[in-house]
Amino acid sequence: MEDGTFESPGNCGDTGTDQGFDVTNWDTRADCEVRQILDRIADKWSLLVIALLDRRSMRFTELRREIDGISQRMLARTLRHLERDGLVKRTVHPVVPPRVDYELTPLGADLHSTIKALVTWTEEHQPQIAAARTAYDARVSAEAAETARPEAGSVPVSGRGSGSSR
Amino acid sequence: MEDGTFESPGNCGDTGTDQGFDVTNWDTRADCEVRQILDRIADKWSLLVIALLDRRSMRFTELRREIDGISQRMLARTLRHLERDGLVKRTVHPVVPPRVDYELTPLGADLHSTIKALVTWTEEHQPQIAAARTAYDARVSAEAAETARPEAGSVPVSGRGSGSSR
DNA sequence: CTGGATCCCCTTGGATACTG
DNA sequence: CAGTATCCAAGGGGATCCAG
Repeated sequence: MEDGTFESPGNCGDTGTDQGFDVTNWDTRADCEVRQILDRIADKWSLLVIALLDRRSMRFTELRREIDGISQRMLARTLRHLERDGLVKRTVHPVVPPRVDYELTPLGADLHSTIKALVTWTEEHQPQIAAARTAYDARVSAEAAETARPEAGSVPVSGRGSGSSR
Repeated sequence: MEDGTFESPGNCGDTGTDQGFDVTNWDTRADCEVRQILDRIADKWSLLVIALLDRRSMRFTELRREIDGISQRMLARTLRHLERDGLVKRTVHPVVPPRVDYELTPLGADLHSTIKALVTWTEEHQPQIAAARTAYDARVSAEAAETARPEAGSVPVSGRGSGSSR
């Protein structure tokens, strides 16, 4: 078995001085719990599966065809994980050709709606992020060029980008 | 170079039949964009860094001490990624002992607030998820036991374990 | 049809050592 | 102090074969 029970080492109980902060709360203590869900929704396929199942109940092969690119191994794993977390419900029909239906549980649907807020945010701000990346890459290139040519005593203030440049 | 430019292979342009659906929209087409941010906020440390920087501007070592468990390599990588995405702002002070301050950009703060909704959801529903996991594990154990002992022809209707067991 | 088991590659991420 | 570069272990994830 590759997964099974998983451990969450690190900062789970090392809150140290536990204040009543809001951020301090979930960035250290609750992180171990948040991490589970976060890792799940962020893994390569869970999101897709949840999104598809939110539309309608689907069978294994149906999901496999729809997603196109997922291996049956990962689909099975993903579905089992989601099932274990109570996000999807698995129904087996004892017929001659095995038929298994997967559907989102209320919990799963609820999570999906929550996630959509994040997705929406991402879509709305994606241009800004893309722009930031381009700008960053440009700064890095400029810095590299400047490093390569030690002449022209330009103000060596900064690292990746001169603070005055923006 | 381990990172640098990253590729996003797979379902990015294979929308195939692009309907005007809501879900279909972000589960296939926009996924490639969402994936970037999702992978970023879901990676092991970005969330922690964002949360800490949302409280106040911090220095490298300060973050290193605060997070406790992160390697300087990952902290540097995480910060550079966040900087590249325009989520954090890096300020270098050209003083004798090098001093670098990191702070959240408005974009980063905005993302943080969006993420907190998801975190809140997780915290609120964590008990349900934990319960679902326990129930799942119990079902699997029961199934394993039943497989080992082929007697008692219980109705194999649904789920991984006999549906009548609960 | 629905997966589990196996092999294998590649990425993520930790530990360590070395610059500026 | 603030990183970068290198080495290396663990896990994610694809391909394939096989079983129920």
